[in-house]
Amino acid sequence: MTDTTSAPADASPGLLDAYDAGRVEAKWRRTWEERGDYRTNLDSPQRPFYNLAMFPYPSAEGLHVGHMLPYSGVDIYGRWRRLHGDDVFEPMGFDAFGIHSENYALKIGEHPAVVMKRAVSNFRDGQLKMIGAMFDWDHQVNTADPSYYRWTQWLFLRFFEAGLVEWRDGAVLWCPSCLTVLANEQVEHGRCERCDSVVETRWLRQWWLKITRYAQEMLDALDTLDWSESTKLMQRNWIGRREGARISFDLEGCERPDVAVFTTRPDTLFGATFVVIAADHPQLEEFVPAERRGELNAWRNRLPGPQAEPDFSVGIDLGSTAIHPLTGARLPVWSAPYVLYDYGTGAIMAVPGHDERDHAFATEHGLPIVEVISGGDAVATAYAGEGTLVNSGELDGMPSDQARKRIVEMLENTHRGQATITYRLRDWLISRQRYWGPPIPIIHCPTDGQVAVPDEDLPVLLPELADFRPTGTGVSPLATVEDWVNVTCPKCGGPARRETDVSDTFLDSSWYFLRYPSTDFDAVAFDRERTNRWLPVDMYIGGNEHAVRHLLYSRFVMRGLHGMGLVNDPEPFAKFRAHGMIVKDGAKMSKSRGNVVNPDEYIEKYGADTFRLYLMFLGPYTAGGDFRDEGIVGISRFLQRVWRGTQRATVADADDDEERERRRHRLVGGVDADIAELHYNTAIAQLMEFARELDHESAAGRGRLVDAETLLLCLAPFAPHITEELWQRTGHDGSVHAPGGWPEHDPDLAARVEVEVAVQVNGKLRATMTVPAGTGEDDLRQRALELPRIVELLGEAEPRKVVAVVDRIVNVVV
RNA sequence: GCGCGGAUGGCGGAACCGGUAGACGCGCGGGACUUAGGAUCCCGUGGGGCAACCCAUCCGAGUUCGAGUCUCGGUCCGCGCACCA
Repeated sequence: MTDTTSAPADASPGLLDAYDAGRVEAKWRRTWEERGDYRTNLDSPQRPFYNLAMFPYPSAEGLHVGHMLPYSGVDIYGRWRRLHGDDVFEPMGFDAFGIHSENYALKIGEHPAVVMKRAVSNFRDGQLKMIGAMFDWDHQVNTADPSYYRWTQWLFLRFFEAGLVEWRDGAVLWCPSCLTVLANEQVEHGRCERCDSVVETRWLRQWWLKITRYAQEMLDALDTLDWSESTKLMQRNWIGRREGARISFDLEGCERPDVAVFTTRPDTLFGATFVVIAADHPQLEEFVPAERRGELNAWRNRLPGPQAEPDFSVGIDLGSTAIHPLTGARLPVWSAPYVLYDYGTGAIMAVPGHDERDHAFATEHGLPIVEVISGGDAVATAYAGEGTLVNSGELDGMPSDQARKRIVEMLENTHRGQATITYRLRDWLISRQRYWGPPIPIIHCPTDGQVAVPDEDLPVLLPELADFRPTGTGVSPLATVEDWVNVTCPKCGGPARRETDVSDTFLDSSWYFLRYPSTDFDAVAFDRERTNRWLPVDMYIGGNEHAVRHLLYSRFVMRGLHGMGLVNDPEPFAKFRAHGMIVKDGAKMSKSRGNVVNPDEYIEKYGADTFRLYLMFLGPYTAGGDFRDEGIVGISRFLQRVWRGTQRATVADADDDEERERRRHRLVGGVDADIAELHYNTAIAQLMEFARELDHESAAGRGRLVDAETLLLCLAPFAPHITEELWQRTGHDGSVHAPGGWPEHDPDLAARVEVEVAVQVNGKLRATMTVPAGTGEDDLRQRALELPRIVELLGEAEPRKVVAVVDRIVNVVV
């Protein structure tokens, strides 16, 4: 610390040197690295504990304090587990492939490989190593390194072989600015989540991973996971299981004989007044009379892309007729973009009386609106609630929830429909028409179709390309590299062409936790024994912005591998907690907003320990908060107290007294419980109280050595350097971070002997009294009523009731 | 619109199962040491009142001996989803 050269006013003359964070921290970081303290024995751990932080994607902007909060919190948890005797594996790596990295490279006009190399070394050596985390750098990964993406490609091929990959045409979401297709998860309100451009629809043949196959399994397994409830809820909503019915309508006047619709409200079937087919339905032509196909296609070609706000004025009467399965009524068949092709069956029965969208559409186009559930004004506004059936023939008067089942039965008996389940989740589109990613390892052969690149030919190296700009034509810039594209088919040896798309960045990060323990294996993606020993991850901490993408994709990949028998566990992360986000002036930190706070200057000025503690003390770890540095001096004072208090403690352990012992056990138990729940802010508050008392006692020559030792051990996860230095200075040989060193604590010994009990009269606090802990209710009542203050207040009045709660309160009611 | 959270001193935040609201820290006030200090240390600090006491956890009801905590109804803020039938 550069600005605290003067000794404390009450220091024993000339004994203590000032706390110099810079010197202490550099010394211990060097020592730990030289000794290899944090290299994990991956092959023969007694109690393996995989402690994982979401890895960053390197950028030239460097890490800001918004990154340091999660990493500090992860490291505290890991160091705490280590002190409890676990063999903690805490790796770190870099998500260096992807559009974000490529876009930045484009912006500054350098090749992404060059930019990333520089950014990674700055992240790692300039920043991550400075915070004193116990990252095991022997096992780092970099998703853009051939030694990593070779296995990303290998993984793709395993899914390909297992039938979990499809190459198919589809209406895809296209970003006109990023010039690539996007996954469903990357589009928000019809806009690209990265650049905010309005997304367009394109028809392209693309690679999809069949994540929907696991929708139900992933939904069910959520109950077995120890994850933040908010995260689980988001996944549940994203998977979006809906129970309903599939109902078949016969068609007249077109090639197609019938159409199936999906509805969650079969009870409203009698209110269906028309049928709507999705405008992007690939076989839409089959729903119109043959002579109207030209008209239909002309209409379809004029349709806009997906809209943020649905436009119910857009729609076309197809001219064919649907027959109501129960009433035989003849309903018009329409097509409109407000009906989605890739949800349900791509067609709906429109019930304008009980669905707002159908109501809006019916109103726009003058279609009939019928009320079939009483309870609201169906004709005027659409009533979506429950009620009693009306205008529903024999079912009139039946409650809607019963009718739901009854109508499905009726349909099942006549084979016109059945109960069914639909999910909101879509398959994962992984093709990207960009440069900076792993080439999809497929060869297109005119005779053999889509052929996997043989494993022994992996990696399919990303060719070095001077002009890597996206083309916007629906193909990747890789297509221009003729001598790379043209190959011979591995099956027939004839001429063939490579797939030129690269895969989505989220595929890179969907399995990186599998690679960390096995980075020293060149011949396999992940060693079986290592994997089964270390997976699933014991504690995973990251941002909730990845709740439905990274976390869902990773679960899918793991489940796929599990299905192939390649891993033992179907889930990647046994425990997940979302950390809070640090904002600045109410907004997320970003260079464009100009509100980025660089941690480097704080680390340089105050030291990493102070900075870590300060971030953790700002507020609850899982809540985050607004970054202001006004309070950092409080942490600085706290560490100086620790510096003095522990070094001046001289009283031997043999002279320990019972009250101090109780205080110590309370500290250990309290900090232990707080860290377990990630309540770092309150753990630090307890440490501050303890340090202040020790400092005072030490200044008076009564500081206990055992107190100093306990304080250092409990503080060690938070402030690894200063505690290590003080551990040595207070006469210890090994490291304060040695596995299993956490002080034992006995809840009985932590219990208070005397407690202060509040005495209320009619619920108002009027006095307190100190009594032995555990004093019984009757005893409490008697003591309270004898208190002079209470006697005075009661006067002549006779208490109607006296409530007593042991160790807490007495309430006298008059 | 639907679904989740949240609202506590000047500020960040504590408060286990309903039991002394405001731990810890910042800031502020006073003092000590100082040539000086924005360094460090000590004491005080929700508001009002001389005091007894009164008022205080977004607002309004309710349950209870007792409510920041539970119930109902609002207001505001944040997050997720939003044509998903």
